[in-house]
Amino acid sequence: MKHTSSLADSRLRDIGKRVTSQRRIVMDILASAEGHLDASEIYERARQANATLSLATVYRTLKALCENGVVRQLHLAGERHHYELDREDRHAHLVCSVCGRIWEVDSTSLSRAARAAGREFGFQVTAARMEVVGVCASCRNELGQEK
Amino acid sequence: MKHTSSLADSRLRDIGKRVTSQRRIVMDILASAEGHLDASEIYERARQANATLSLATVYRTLKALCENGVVRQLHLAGERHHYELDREDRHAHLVCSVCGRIWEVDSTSLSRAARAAGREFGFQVTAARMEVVGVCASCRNELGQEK
DNA sequence: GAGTTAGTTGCGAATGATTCGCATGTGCAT
DNA sequence: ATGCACATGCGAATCATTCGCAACTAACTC
Repeated sequence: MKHTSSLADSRLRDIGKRVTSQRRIVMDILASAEGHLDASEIYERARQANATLSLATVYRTLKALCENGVVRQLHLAGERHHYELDREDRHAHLVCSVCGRIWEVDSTSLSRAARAAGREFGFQVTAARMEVVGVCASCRNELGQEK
Repeated sequence: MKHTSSLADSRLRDIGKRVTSQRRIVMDILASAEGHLDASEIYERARQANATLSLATVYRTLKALCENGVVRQLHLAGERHHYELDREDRHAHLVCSVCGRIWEVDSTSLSRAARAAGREFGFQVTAARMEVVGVCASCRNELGQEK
């Protein structure tokens, strides 16, 4: 069971971290997830690859990756943080306040707005996130039927 | 020391909540703060008006106000939630990743982007927030001097 | 390839924000 | 004025996240 470890390995070396199986596992999980995951989701998946990997290691790995810009920590609605690989594309999150599902949206207008807002305030923008909360189409249908 | 309680009172009655001095205090604090506050900031200010008001009451009040759309809970960077009166204007937050200060920015483009993104996904948008992270002008100056 | 060592891990305990349980207190409808 | 459902205060409980420390191991040196 070989990993796509060359990617993870070089990223780790780039940021001056040792390559460990635990870190590879966490990075592979983030790389193969389409969206963002929270720490316990990452932990559960990681346990499938290594039954003794600890939650603390998940947190420590995420922290190290965040500090080095490899991973981004998201502050969406809810109690827990979410994490995603920093793919350098700026996108927005659409959060349905009924079912809680989250969509990712590429947003060129977000990027533009971010830069404009930053310039106006003498801000050197390094990241931008937009969270749009509302009711998704399917929930609106269900709500409509109830009435 | 009269409060501007008529506003708070009617808001509370509107959402079917009893008017208590504790709730008035919390709402007045939110109304007079220009930006957003976290729970402990609200708690500290509230204690100045009522020394026995409890932190649990602050949280319960904020929760009730959030559930009724009077207050908005923000998920900015950092561990704690922030709260602000829902003034129905859509604005963005500029977060300096060096000093941690936060600015609010009126953003008509944000509003436009949110609506557009929502429409594209059949989303009925109820709230939009944008968080722009970067380095503020004064921190950039200081960093520049160090080099 | 074995030795050394600083960086990592696992575990459980600690922390910090937020919530809950319950006995007591108090708006407000009657 | 009276009753009772809703609110509050307090401390205990919960949940995510972090820390302390002893055991482990990646990676540098010979």
